[in-house]
Amino acid sequence: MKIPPVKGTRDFYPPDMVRRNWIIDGWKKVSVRNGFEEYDGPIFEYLKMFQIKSGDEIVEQLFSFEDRGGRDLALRPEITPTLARMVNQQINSLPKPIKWFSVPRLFRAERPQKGRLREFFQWNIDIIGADDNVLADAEVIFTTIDYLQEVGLSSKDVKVKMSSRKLLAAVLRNIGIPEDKHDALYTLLDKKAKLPPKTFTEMLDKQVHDSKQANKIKAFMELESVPHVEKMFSRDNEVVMANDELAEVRHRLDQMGVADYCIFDPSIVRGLAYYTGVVFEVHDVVGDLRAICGGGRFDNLLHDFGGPLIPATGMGMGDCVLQILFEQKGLIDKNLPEKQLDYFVATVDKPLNIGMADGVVEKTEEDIVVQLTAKLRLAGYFATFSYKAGGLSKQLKEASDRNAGKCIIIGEEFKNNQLVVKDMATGKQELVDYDKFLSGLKS
RNA sequence: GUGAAAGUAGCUCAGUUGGUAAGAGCACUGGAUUGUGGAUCCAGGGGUCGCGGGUUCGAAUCCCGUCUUUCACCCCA
Repeated sequence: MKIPPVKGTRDFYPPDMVRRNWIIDGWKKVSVRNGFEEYDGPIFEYLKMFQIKSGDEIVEQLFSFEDRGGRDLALRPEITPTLARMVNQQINSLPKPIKWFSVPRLFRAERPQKGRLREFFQWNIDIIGADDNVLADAEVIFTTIDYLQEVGLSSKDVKVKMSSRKLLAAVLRNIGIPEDKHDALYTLLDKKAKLPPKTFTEMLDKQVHDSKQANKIKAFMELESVPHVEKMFSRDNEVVMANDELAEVRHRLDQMGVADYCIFDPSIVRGLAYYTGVVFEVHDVVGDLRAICGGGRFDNLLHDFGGPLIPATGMGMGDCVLQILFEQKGLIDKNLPEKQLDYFVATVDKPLNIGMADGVVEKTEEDIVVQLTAKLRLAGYFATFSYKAGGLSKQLKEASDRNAGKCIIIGEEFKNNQLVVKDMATGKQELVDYDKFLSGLKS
């Protein structure tokens, strides 16, 4: 019986694995050089844990099961709750700020579509308990950009679109929208970029009946820079303060030299209610893909998980959309590390009797090949030989296919204790004394 | 959960109105080449045409169901 792979999962054959590792290694390298330490948690947790942050409707979107002791468990759809739990458990002994990163394998029981699968990897970086919120937000965004730059995505390819939940809330309050309508509005405003302008206007009018108010919201959503906000709402202290904060983050990013990646975009809202300050997403400039990553400030998170009120900010980037973008830009194959075989040990495949004249010791060429390959490996080289029966011609072809640097040929010369060492790039070959070759390996 | 399109070899695909159409290229294996690689030529293996049912003398082809994939919606942590 043939069993197909499960919907929304991926098989990683060796070439796919090379790509996956390239992405993940890049995430890790950039995290470390930006001062983040790696952590991880279990791949399943209590179902309850995922409901705290995201509510009951989330249960439908995740893989859950009951263990034999009747516990309701779920495969993790995100790692932030685990982070909150782990940090809360040791909150008093951890030096602040806590700068941690992780590359968890996550699971969501959604219907797969472009850039969304049921199993994927997501890079997470978080800064918890920093005294300077503005600097922490800037550092999270900088680290994100550092990675994008590292893999060859310039500010012409991708943009970090930033806004602020605090600012948006203050603006809505200033316009006179009652607090209980904010969450529903966030959901709509978050969709602005996706909807045709006419549809957006219609939907906005449905939620905000006063056309003056609706027009003000629309005017705010159209603003292209932070100074414009100040002009429009200069008398509202809350708006001004939230706006200043966003401007300070921009100023820091400017100092860090990555301002050309960043633009103010009031239509960046983020779906969930738990963001409390700066929010951002990275989008490709062409704009036909969903967000490459999303992040922002969530100062209530640890408190919601039974810990103290302590500021936090972070970012999550999945591997699915990223990989599509890399393919569009042709970035992966260009950057993959070349697989390099140091030595391929070949034989002429003739029986070769070596040893004392009286024939007490007898070795075949194959014995020499296996012994020499093992010696090379023990000395730290990437060495191999052929399993196939075939002439030298076949073996050289195999060495060439495997991108070998050098090929060692065991043949008649071995009777004089000599190897043929062939440089595969130049095609030149030389006779080398076996013992000298071996002693040369150790230096 | 809703809607649309698609499924033929490991991959990309062709297959005429339903009538010897089970096919090509790439990949893989072997040979030309018994001591010299990337090329070329030749040959070979590999498919219940996603699966099940129906219509028909006859189905890869038409109908129904189902599974899977892709895309969009819902949602997006």
